[in-house]
Amino acid sequence: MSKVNDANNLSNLRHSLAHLLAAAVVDLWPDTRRAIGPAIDDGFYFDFEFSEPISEKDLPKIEKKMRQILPTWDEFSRIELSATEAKNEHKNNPYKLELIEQFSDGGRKKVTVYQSGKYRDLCRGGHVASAKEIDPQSFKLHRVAGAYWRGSEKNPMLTRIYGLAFETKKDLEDYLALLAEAEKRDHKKLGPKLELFMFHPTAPGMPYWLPKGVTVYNTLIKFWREEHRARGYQEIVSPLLNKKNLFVTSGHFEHFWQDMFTLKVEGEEYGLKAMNCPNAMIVFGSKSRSYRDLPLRFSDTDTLHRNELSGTLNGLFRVRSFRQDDAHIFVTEEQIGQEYERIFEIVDKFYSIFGLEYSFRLGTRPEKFLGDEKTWDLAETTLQKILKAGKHKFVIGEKEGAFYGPKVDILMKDALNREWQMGTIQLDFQQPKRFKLEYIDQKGKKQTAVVIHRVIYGSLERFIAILIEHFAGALPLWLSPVQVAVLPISDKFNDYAKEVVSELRNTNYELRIELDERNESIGKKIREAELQKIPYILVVGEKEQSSRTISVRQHGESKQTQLPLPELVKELLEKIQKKN
RNA sequence: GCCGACCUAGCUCAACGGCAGAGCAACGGUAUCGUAAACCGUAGGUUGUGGGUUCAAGUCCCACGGUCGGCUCCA
Repeated sequence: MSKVNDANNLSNLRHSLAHLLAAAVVDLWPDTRRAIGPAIDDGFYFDFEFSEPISEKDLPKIEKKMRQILPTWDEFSRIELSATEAKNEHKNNPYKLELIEQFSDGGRKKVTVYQSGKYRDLCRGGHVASAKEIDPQSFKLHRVAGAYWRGSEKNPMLTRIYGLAFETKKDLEDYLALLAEAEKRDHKKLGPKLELFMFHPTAPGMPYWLPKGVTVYNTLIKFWREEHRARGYQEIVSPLLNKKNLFVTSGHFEHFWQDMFTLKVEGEEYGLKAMNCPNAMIVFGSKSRSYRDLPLRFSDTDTLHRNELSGTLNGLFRVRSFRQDDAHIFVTEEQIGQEYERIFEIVDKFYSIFGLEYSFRLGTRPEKFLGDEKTWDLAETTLQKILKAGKHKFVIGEKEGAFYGPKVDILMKDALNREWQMGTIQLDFQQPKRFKLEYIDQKGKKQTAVVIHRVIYGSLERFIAILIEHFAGALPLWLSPVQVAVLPISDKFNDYAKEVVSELRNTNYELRIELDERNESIGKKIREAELQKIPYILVVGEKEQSSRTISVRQHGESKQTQLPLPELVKELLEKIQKKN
């Protein structure tokens, strides 16, 4: 059987279970209104409007009812109804009425309902041939959540019940084990444990970076600076507070002001920096620019604050204060394609170093946008052409563009397989017009510049979160906050250990070393160094002191090798150089 | 913000509505040790905050805060 069919089978199974869930819910709470219930990645869900609130405590009861109903079901029979007949069946259900109206094309076409046992529901199909195929132990209800009808916050919030479902009981158990495993990689747990960062209730969503975390943070920025300086980027630093009128000019006032931290000083309204672009525009416009200056690449990593809704905060994935590895590139229209290629090359370099998997998404014109549709269409086709010419695979994210222009997003997955937007490369014809950003062309005429907004990491915060989960906290040597731990076997060898440390420091390279001089057993020191995920553990005692060597143990390996210090130093420096 | 869950010592967790406890970490001491936890002792708490019910609240109820899983939004 082909993979596609397997996937369809699983999806049919999940969709069938969604019907079963609805049947159980209606049986237990007859006046519940049903909305929709599709199959998803790891199971299914169904949205309901309950007359009384339910909670996760009710799930076992519903699950039990599902298992009671299941044996009474066999095939899912398809029945065609006219729109009027279907509407009659769902008189008191505004959600179904809306769907019938839509599916019947305003009453012109018939709709289908599917019946299994005593339960029937409006549905376009996609079920198992017989409910007898369903293993009653292969599914599990696991969560209750609110979800807006048709995904719009203007609509009422329904109650969504999520279920996990697989072909067999074993597949379900394996998946649950996978979730438990993912929990161990969770950066929200590992970060504070490894003393990288922490949060405090006085600053929700705003991380405190601890010394070790700052090392990782700065190492990433250092690498970023080197790579960008070499490619002609020039770094700027700009104010964190600007008067409201800056954001009125940029268009952010209209689209973003309610998400910004704002304050009033001497009767004047200020906004705390939530994005870098307006100030980059100001710097570009601060003197007259020639076509010879383009592409002009300004980079910056100033701290940004966004007053995100409390319910959206999520560890380092979604924070209220963060830094982007930002740059604004001012180009002529002809230079757009070439500059995008240069950016894709950077993306490739950065992401391949970490061995991270990513995908591209082209975000098109959103509902709220600046400028005219013609310019937007031009920008969107330009991006499509560039992506296709560079043979970059991408999906289209309808209406996912920035309000000032379409964008190419880099997406990555966390330990729980949730997708996050990381880097983004945005094409902007609007802000240059609003800021009147011009350059003088070959003929001495004024032309409006085009701006490319781009980040590679995305935000340092989110990127570090992904790294922690990707490496389960054991960061590659070049990024590790502590690269080498030196552990004397007893305090008789502290002096030799200090000698080793000072020789390592003498390598003319900034090795990050920790000496553990505590009066603890060597077993305990090793255990703690392993838990801190330090890549290199050096043990020194009688043997090493007399032979002027060290014993090396690498993180996660119990194997040890005894060798002279210079050999180790060579290995370390090579690895760091290669960013292994 | 909305729906749901959770919050006990620095960490991981216990405690039927009836005297707030253990292990690890910290601190003091003993042991000077060979690759993932030596031993003995000391200290550590307004049970997230504020109300309420009760003879009695960590436990029940309400509000607020924070966190997590979703929805919407977003780097």
